Amino acid sequence: MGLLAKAFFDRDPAVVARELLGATLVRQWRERRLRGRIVETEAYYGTDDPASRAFSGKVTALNAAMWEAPGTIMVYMVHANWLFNIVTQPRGVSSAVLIRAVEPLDNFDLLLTERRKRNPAVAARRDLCNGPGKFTQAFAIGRELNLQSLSKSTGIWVERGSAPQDVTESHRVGVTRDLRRKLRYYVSGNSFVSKPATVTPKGFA
DNA sequence: GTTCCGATTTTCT
DNA sequence: GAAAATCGGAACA
Repeated sequence: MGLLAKAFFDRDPAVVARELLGATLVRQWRERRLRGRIVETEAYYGTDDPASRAFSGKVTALNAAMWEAPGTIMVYMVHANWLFNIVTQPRGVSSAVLIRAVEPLDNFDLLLTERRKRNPAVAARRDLCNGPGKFTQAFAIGRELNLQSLSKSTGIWVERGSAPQDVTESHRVGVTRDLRRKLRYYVSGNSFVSKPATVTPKGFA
């Protein structure tokens, strides 16, 4: 119920990123159903966005998903971490939304177990999914989901949730060259966000 | 083959 | 806060 359909993602990535806040990400995995409230996202455009994997305009095995149909999953590795993105806009247009953090809603024991495979020191609930790589660890998301689409059959999808009271915009985190426009969105005051403070970019395009 | 890099995480001071 | 650790893919030779 309340499953976000293809049409939801067939829009500008900034709009999708903003409206994804408060939605519930659901992962069906080994007889368990993991849920997280999306609290932090970033929008990425295509060839005109220097922070985008599609910036070169060249299609490679790594970025091909970005031109796929809206609702397609794009997973790729940065600094030894898998990052989870949802493709936006029509097929043929490259853009996507990165899920940067979710607030765990249940199955905390399982999320903790998955996180501890990489970092045995993790203990606090707020450290389970407060970063794009931490979230994929906890939710057992890997490359096998790349080029799949959001749906119950692939074991990962998004359901409508409760819209946040207030949203903060900031520059995207960690990118070498950002756009002037602020394309990171997070739920104001939420303690499961990766970096509550405003982050200044290394450089502008 | 080798080198270099990054939309990060972790650990150390 | 700063620095090290991490690894798959691209680019070069």
